[in-house]
Amino acid sequence: MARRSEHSQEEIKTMILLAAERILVEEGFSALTIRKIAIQIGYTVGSIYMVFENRADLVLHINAITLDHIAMQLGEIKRCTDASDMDVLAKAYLNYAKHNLNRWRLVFDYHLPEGKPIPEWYQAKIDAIFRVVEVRFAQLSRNHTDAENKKAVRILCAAVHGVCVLPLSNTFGKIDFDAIEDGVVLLTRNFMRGWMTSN
Amino acid sequence: MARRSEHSQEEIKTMILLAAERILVEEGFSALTIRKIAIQIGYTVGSIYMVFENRADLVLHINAITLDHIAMQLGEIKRCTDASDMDVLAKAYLNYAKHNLNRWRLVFDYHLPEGKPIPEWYQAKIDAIFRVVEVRFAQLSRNHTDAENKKAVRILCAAVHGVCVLPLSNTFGKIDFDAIEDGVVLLTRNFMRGWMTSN
DNA sequence: ACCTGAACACCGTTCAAGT
DNA sequence: ACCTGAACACCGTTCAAGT
Repeated sequence: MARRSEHSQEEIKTMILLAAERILVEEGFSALTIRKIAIQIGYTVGSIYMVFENRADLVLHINAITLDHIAMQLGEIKRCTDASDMDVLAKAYLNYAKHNLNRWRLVFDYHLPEGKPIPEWYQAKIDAIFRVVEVRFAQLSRNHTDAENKKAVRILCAAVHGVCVLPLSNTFGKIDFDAIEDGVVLLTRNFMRGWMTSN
Repeated sequence: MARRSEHSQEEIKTMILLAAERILVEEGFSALTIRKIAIQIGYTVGSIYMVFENRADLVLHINAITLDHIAMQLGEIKRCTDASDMDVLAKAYLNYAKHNLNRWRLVFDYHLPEGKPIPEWYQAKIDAIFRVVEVRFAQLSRNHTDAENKKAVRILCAAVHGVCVLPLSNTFGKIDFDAIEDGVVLLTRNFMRGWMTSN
């Protein structure tokens, strides 16, 4: 044993992430242990610490993939020309959450160890999501400054996220996604109507 | 040892909750272990399972107290007569979060074990918070049905919660609560303006 | 240099045994 | 009946030792 060199470090990293995602999706975050991942990729626990700093670092990389997926899904939505464009984006966000529940939750549930700042490359992925929305929001909101629009987008996104996430955090059993979708639309419609008539 | 009977079951329950709250507030949720609580109250681990089913049950009771506090804080706010009444409530909610960060987070971060439904008495505490908002929202929104208002309140609350919670989940270091307060007000103002001009 | 696997310092939870 | 504390089945993480 030792010095197997069957896979490069980069290959092992990919194998770990793939195994981790499978466990997360199928068995939930509480089942996502270092030992389980190690067994699944045919290595021992120590080898995971060769390519990831620790569990928090691994989770960060899983979440990074999730953020990329969300940005992509939103980017693929085709535009409308009226205020309902924001509904469509919000519904797409909810749709991602619905079909990738464990992955989506982990992005917000897992807090980094205190004191560790978010890496720049990770923050960039978060910003990329906001930017998709910003571009389309700016088309609809022409009597506001860029700074105002940017601020409004952050708040609208956070608000939509809240409507998606709050019903999940305390309700168990079946989740009524149709009701949440109605909520998301009600929120975006009223916010946009309020926003358009301001100034 | 054994059969000390120095405290009643009810007293032990209270001691556990007080110790748990102290640890949660001062050291964070990750420090909240059964062993640490046991040492703090001068009993052994087993005794905690005399009065709580398990750790999840204990957390549920801590969160119940938090929900009561939130409902109380919102209930004490004096009313305005115009749409800014919703700003005031939202700011009070954020203010609670700001001064009770670990406690507030635990309510939403900790998910019950799969399959366990929320107890009725706990759901009642959640509903009590919504009801405070509903009563005041109904005063402002007279050209909508009760059902419509109730729905709008749930969504507005979830949205406000989202604006409070999203900046915390991925930013580390100092949290800019003033910026969040601006966001909360921007949200409620625009939502209310949109809502008042609908129908 | 790569990888192992035993060891360390923890967890939550249970339950036979003591008073 | 109340309470103990050892035991069980786990964790994440480290690191001397092997090839």
